[in-house]
Amino acid sequence: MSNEGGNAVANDARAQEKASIPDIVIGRLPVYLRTLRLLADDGREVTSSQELGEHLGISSAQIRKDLSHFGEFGKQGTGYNIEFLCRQLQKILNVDRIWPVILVGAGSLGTAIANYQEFDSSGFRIVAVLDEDPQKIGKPIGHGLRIEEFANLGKSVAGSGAQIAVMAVPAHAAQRVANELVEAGLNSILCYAPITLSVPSHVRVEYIDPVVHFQHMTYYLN
Amino acid sequence: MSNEGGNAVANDARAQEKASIPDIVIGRLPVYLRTLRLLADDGREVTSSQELGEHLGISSAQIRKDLSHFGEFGKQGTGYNIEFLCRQLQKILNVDRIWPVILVGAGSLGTAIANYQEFDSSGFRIVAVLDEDPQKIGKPIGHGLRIEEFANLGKSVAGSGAQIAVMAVPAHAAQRVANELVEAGLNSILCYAPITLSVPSHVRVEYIDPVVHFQHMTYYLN
DNA sequence: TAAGTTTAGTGAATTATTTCGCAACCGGCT
DNA sequence: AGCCGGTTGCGAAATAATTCACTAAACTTA
Repeated sequence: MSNEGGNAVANDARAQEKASIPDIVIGRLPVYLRTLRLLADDGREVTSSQELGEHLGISSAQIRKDLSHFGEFGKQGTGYNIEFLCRQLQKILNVDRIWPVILVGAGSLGTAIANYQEFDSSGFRIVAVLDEDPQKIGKPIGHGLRIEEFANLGKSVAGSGAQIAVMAVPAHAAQRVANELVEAGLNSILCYAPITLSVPSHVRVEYIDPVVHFQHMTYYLN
Repeated sequence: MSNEGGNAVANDARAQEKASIPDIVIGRLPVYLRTLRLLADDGREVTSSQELGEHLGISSAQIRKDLSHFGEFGKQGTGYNIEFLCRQLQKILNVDRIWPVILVGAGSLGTAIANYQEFDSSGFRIVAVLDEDPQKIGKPIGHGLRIEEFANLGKSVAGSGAQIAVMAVPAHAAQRVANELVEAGLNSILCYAPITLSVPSHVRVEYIDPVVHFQHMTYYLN
């Protein structure tokens, strides 16, 4: 396929500053990738922006426009080679490697996260689980891990090279924990606590709060 | 406080069709509410759009504009009475009541969700936990619940009047489960499975997928 | 009371995002 | 070879969201 090796247009596009590509576009790429992988698992080899759009409930134009920020991945008349586009999206998102992740909080949510199967195949591996409760230290969790004391954070970060943490801690502990994570050199935090964290501007935080989703839904209910 | 009883402007605004208020605005209201409740817990009585914006990392103008879709809740020179604004947001979001929620999936994620403390104080109560695994039926879960067979779905929905479900099931089961939820009359689904569901247009689905957040983050990393 | 400070609400301007519409192109078919 | 249906990539247009900037109002202080 002629475009698999890239071309001048694609390289120009890729050379753009990251900051110039809207964050909202980046946020959709993982969903595209996820959907493409399901199609691939289904044995499909090729798809189109139209088919993808129907799956996702968005317009085909949006998908084409989003992808066009990064290069030319499709073929007129044919569409997109699924495996190829997956690989390209993985490269763009930097998940053509495995990222070590540190999990803080070994309560029932932390345990669920430690057990979650999808991380490995998506570019992430939980390399340490930390908790402040002395009762929990040493207990096995997830796939071959043991709960470590939170005070080990520095060593865990240094040993693994992790940049990413997941926080599954109670709201009242979240800001304190976040401060320590930043202190330890982490720059990306996925926070399950229902609180907006205050962090330096070089640290990126994303939030998961089911209540926010529920309350968004109930607005439309009676 | 003069604006607590509402006024002509506020009523006009409230009379607008829901569809006319941007969904993105609705999506921020739960975060405002969450933040206001933290301030209230802190003993604070009054805040300003500027203070809220600093907490949340957004502009004060955006907060004022968002709120202005629904009425006039503040006082010039003073700001917003926190308790009052909380109540108003709860009314707007329809969480000035308790919504029954059906949880499907009693694996480790389902268990974590069933144990989650924040729902009660936010307007939600898990009223049934369903699973397809016969081994799990009858086991206690969450606060005083027992796992029921998924085939009970119809009865659970009818008995509770639930409109909302949370899906904590494996990806391969998700579409099938979603079909049943829709069939049973539910119209709002919070889906933790990493898949985009296909549902009729009267059903609203929101997604929680940590991988999407991780991959969004890694775009900005090296 | 009067001046100074703070803040909400909002129309207008700006910026961002999505959609439209079409030229160029691909592959299959006759 | 030439035509046809299908599809991308993309500039331009349309729409949506955010920010600006200002008025009016409420509180504070002297």
